Amino acid sequence: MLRTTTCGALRLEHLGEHVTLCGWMQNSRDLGGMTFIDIRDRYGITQLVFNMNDDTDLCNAARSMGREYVIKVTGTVVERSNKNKDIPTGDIEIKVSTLEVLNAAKLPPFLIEDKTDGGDDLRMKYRYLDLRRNPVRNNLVLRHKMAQSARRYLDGLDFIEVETPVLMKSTPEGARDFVVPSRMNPGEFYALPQSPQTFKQLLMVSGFDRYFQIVKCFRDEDLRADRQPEFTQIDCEMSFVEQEDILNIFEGLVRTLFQEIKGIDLPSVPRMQYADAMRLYGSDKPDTRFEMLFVELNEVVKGKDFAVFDNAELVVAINAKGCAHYTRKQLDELTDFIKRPQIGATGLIYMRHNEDGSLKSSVDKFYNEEELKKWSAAMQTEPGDLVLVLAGETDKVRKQLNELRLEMGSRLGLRDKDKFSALWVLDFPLLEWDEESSRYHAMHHPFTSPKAEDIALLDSKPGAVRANAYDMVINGTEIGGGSIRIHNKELQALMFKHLGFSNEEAQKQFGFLMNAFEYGAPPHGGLAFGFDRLVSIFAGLDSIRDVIAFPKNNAGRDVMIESPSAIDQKQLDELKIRSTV
RNA sequence: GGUUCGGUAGUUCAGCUGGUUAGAAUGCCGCCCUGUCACGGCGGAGGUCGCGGGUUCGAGUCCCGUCCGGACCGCCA
Repeated sequence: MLRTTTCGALRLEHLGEHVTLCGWMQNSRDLGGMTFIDIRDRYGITQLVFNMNDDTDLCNAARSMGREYVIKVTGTVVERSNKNKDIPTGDIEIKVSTLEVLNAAKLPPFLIEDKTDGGDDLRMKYRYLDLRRNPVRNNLVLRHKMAQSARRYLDGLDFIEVETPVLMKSTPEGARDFVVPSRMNPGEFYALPQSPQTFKQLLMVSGFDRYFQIVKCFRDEDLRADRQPEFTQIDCEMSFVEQEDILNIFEGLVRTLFQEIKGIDLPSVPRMQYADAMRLYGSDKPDTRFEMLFVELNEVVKGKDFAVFDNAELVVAINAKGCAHYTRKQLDELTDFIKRPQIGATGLIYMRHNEDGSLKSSVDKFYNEEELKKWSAAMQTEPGDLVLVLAGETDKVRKQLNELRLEMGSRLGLRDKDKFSALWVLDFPLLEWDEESSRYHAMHHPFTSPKAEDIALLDSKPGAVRANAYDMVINGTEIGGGSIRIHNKELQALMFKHLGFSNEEAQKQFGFLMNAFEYGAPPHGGLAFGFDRLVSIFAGLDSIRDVIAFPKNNAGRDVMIESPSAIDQKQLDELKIRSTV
């Protein structure tokens, strides 16, 4: 070892010890007769002191070093005359006797400090420098601790971590696959897994009973702050269980993580039907840190000759508590917000419940005080409240009001990053109509089992069939989801039929799974957590990039290593691939 | 595929209705300074205003195109 101790370890109790430290030069303060240098490693910062009177050459050598030089120093631990209460090593310093520059460094393009001056772009290009900074490194430490805690919890419950292939088979359902050409099988391709879904079900057939894996998954879709082309799941599957068992065990996982990592005693996770989530929040991943529930007003407002409401399939509103004082300008801002093309509402109607008890709406022409009292009663307003109303097609207007509710939650400071509210959303629809291909496709995935009592509806009302599927939502982010699977060949074949697969297609794509189910498949189910999102929520961050060591940008590019990149013609030839670009 | 915001010194930004030599902070370099820790003081260097075209007597500023980055919609079982 080049060092005897780290830069974060020394305290007053080590006074007089002869130590050797290695690290990066953080900063220097040259006072003329003496020079102070802060040396940094991942464990902390220690102050070095050099004095002209003691050793002029050594002091000059120290003064000549630049930021981020990698150095090795030997010296004695001494007590500071002026202590620094802000850092753990602030009571001591090292009186240096020898100084060795292990490696000089170019001046970094941004400051390696907690509050850096670097922009996102530059920090991504020099990610290895950004990772030297405490806030970024701490995110990865947090990630490590959460992964270890999850492993301990699952291992303690007899889950077995099994690695599944990264080179697998392309399947038509779901997201676009990343594809890998096979040199040994010209014209054929592997696909990178969107999740280890089929393999974990095969492991259940194999009798593994309780499986988990912290595993990379790949989806070739457009990216967002919370979506990377490669991301990590805590992937789990269990045999001989019912939905209730899975909910309990993985609620336990999340509560254990909160307890061990953040010292937070998360209450038992409430449950909500998908249909209720849509009706009360307009979202299948409601942010339950705050109330502001939807109230449907069709009964209250229709039939008063106001065409916007009379012609609407749904009139729905939220009560923004204490916002009656909003100015015309603020209301216009909200109107502009919901009219943005991304949200697409046509207009916003409001009613103020003034402090003096009077009611004033933007549609007084159609609704007198008497009628507005009915609004007030339905919305349970109090003096000072503001009711915001949207009208339109049910699905669209719910989605729009969801955006408005979240915006109001943010404006009112109700979305505190240090507050955590988890929720199970249950009984998702089995199928979802896809306009593009004019057919139903599986909302979760094609192996999700329908609720037994709904199977009869498969032929008559496919869209109404509910699935044994569940999502866990924390603070309005979907952090995990799963289902009880189909373990019976006939039911699986029926599903494929409803998804528009011919027998041949189903056999070709999923034959391996359907065949396996003929050899004694146990009833099974599972779920997967989005690990990056979970870590980012624990870290209080909006973007998962900050909890990934080497993330990609929103065009899927790694601006540090400059990938993806063109490959040699020779490589293409070997793979029998011709580019059309 | 679409919407939107941004690109000016190493870095983070300001730069108004177009107008003389493009500023600030920080970093960097030099000198001074023996208890600093956001050290301090004095001085200095540092710019293809992303790129291309256009309008104009005149463009960092206005228009068009393009490249790069951020956020979002579509998409993401």
